[in-house]
Amino acid sequence: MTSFSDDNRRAGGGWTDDVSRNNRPRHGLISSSSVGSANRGRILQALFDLGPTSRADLARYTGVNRATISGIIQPMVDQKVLVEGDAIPANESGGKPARPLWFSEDAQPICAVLLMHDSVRSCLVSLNGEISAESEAAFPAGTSDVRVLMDVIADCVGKTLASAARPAIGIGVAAVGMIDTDKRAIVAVNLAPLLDGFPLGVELESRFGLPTSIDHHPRALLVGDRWFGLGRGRRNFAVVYTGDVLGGALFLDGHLFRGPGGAGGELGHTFVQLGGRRCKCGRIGCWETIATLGWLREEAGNIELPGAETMTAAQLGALAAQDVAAAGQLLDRYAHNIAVGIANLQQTMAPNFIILHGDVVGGGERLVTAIAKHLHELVPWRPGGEIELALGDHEDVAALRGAAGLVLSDLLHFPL
Amino acid sequence: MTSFSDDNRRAGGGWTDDVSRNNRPRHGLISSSSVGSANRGRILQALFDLGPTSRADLARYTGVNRATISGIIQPMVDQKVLVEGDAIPANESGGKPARPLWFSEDAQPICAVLLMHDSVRSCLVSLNGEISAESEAAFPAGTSDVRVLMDVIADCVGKTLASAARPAIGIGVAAVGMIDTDKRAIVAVNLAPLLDGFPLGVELESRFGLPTSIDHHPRALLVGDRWFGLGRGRRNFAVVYTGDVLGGALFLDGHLFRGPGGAGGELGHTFVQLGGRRCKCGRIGCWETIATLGWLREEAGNIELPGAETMTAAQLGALAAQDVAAAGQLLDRYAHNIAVGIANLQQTMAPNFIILHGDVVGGGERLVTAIAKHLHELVPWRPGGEIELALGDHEDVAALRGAAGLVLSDLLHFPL
DNA sequence: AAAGTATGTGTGAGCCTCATACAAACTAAA
DNA sequence: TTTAGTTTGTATGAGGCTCACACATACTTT
Repeated sequence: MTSFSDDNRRAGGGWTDDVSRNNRPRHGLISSSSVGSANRGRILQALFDLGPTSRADLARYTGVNRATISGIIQPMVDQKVLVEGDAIPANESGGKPARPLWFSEDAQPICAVLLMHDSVRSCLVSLNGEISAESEAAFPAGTSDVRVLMDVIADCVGKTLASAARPAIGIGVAAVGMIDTDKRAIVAVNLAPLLDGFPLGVELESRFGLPTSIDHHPRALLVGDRWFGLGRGRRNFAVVYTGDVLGGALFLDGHLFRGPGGAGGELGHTFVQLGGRRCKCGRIGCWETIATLGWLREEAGNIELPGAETMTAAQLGALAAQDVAAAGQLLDRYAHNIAVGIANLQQTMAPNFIILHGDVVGGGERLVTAIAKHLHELVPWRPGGEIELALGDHEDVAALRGAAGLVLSDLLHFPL
Repeated sequence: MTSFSDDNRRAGGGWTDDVSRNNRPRHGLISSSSVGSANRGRILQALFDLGPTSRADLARYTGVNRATISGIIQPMVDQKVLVEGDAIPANESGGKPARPLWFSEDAQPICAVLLMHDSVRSCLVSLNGEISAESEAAFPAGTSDVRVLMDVIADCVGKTLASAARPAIGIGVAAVGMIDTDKRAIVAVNLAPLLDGFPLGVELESRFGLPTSIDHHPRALLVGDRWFGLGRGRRNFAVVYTGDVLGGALFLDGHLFRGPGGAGGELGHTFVQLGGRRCKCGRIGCWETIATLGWLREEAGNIELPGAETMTAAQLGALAAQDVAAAGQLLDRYAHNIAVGIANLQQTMAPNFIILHGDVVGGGERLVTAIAKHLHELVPWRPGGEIELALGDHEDVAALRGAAGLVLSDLLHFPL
């Protein structure tokens, strides 16, 4: 029943496979010394969530003594990671003005990498979420050697890193396909089988000597939204990505949910329509069959809309805005199909806040409103269970910030 | 964006509504003093998960120094919470024999309460999961005063507590309906609207002077399985309860998942069949419409099975065992319908291990096997993603142990 | 009988947070 | 202008916890 088996020790040892990436056993206790780094991480996360904040406010927010905050913050100020901003005058009740703390302009940036099946992009992301030193490269066609691809990636990353004024904190990779976050390897990429099983994270780490984090695209989007976007400061929310495929990720009770083997959040292949269409995965009635571009284009063709075979939510929205009745109806059906899966997600996990990414973003407020309307009809009301929808950032920015967020999460996410 | 609003403090204070039940702010840091009680809790949970275990093994399992374990354990032995068992002789490699630790027979029991819409049951649960001092009472019909019901409940609990050799650690309540675990109140009970909004937890706590925990039935089942049943020691699993209604609960990454407002795990009303049957909740195609006794009995009637209107999985299984072909087919369809929802759950959260409770248990191994077969067809294969199904304990035992588990969870579940 | 191995218990060091006191900076009222 | 009140941020000693190390104990093997 327990997850370890006998070895040379007496009553069952061999917990070696039961440790997380930081080489400490799960079930581990809290060591006095680890309290320090954990609290450092928590304070930095609080600061991130709140924006520029004084020591006193941080102390209140985190529920600790002001002196403790000072003790933790001061070394970071000395190391020029944080800087004190201009004093904020006291309000009418008087008192010494507060000095807000924020990340220094000179703080080290993060190197973000977006790995697609046929190309790679990289850039620097500042702790304010600003993007610079972008670089991009396409994979050569017809290669049969992974090392060629790896060289292309390393070249791209190298260019970006060379532009950094200060050495980067680490490298974060958002990748298409299936990712093993623990081994930091690619499990499988449908359109680029050459990369299957390639330990990209380890490879980058050894080439550049920087801590490297890697996760798949939807989860990176979520992490980006948590650190730099609309999910900032939240304890629960979800990300849904639609496009050619449908993916999702979950932030639950203040933690990124990965699930065993990183299998959590595979929303595209949940059933919503037994006896429905056949999915690319071979099964029938997956959500992905009714809420992705494939469905939209097929339906647009059926009603003979112009440009059906390259239809997007943006174009459909434009047609609908021109009072093409059929377009408006299709947009509403698309919205309904998307809402169905979100409703299931809400019933299961109650994230209460869902950030939409991908094609949907092109549909703008009209599409979101339509989805929200259907969603409110589909989800039974619960006390305190108001549901909000929002649109994410522009696609590439979100993904790159997400890759950067992976580094922050690994760095600060309480090593308990 | 952040969850607190301005008050008299300077840059936004008012985190008072943003604290969990133990009156510490979320986002809180770890205080040196809380490390002690947190580690105490973790060690006890490890001991629970492992069964009788020596100090040295606990030290290895939790990854800390043996001296630390001794320091934590010794006071508990002195207080007679734990006892040393007989020495386990060393194996061939020699060494001093280990003295396994376990909870003392004299350790305080937990008072478990199962609240149904028309009656209440209570009992004592030992730390070994043994049940004793059972008591039961029905609510009088036609009452319009909640206090009458409360008196019946208090009477029942009082009888159980009076039979305890040592004072109970606390009271755990598993209740039907919707529960607010933070306020420890009943939100709504369909069949007993008199109880709506009643702060049962607070009331019991003040009447008996014991810490009281309360949660709804499926989550209690899960907690019971985590402490005393098949979920023991696991970091991820789910519970699915089927009967007249369909409910579920989730244990994710080592934590019970409640979701905002306790709304997580409402699996019965996820959509699996757009355009399907109308559900009691008013919507169409809920999982509950095809995987509960209502569906089973209707279908059994359609094919004119004997005893259709009171059909259960147990009876259907018996008929199928007698080679009634139609019964075997219906059983398989029932299994398929149950598997569909589990497949969605697996896709979303990847618990990888699902414990079935309720009517399904009566269907025995044949039904589980059928469900498992469909499940493996419905869930795409993933590396390391083997899925297991299991049957829970007999219904009442599971619920009462679950109620007891709630107390343990609240007591030991790291106050971080 | 000696060497090897494993368990469990002292002891001092190191780290961390906490309570308390205090200086600094500002408001508001006398 | 003076005085009291309020808030920020720092210094200091106390207390709690884990850790590494040493040591006594108990058992196996050679």
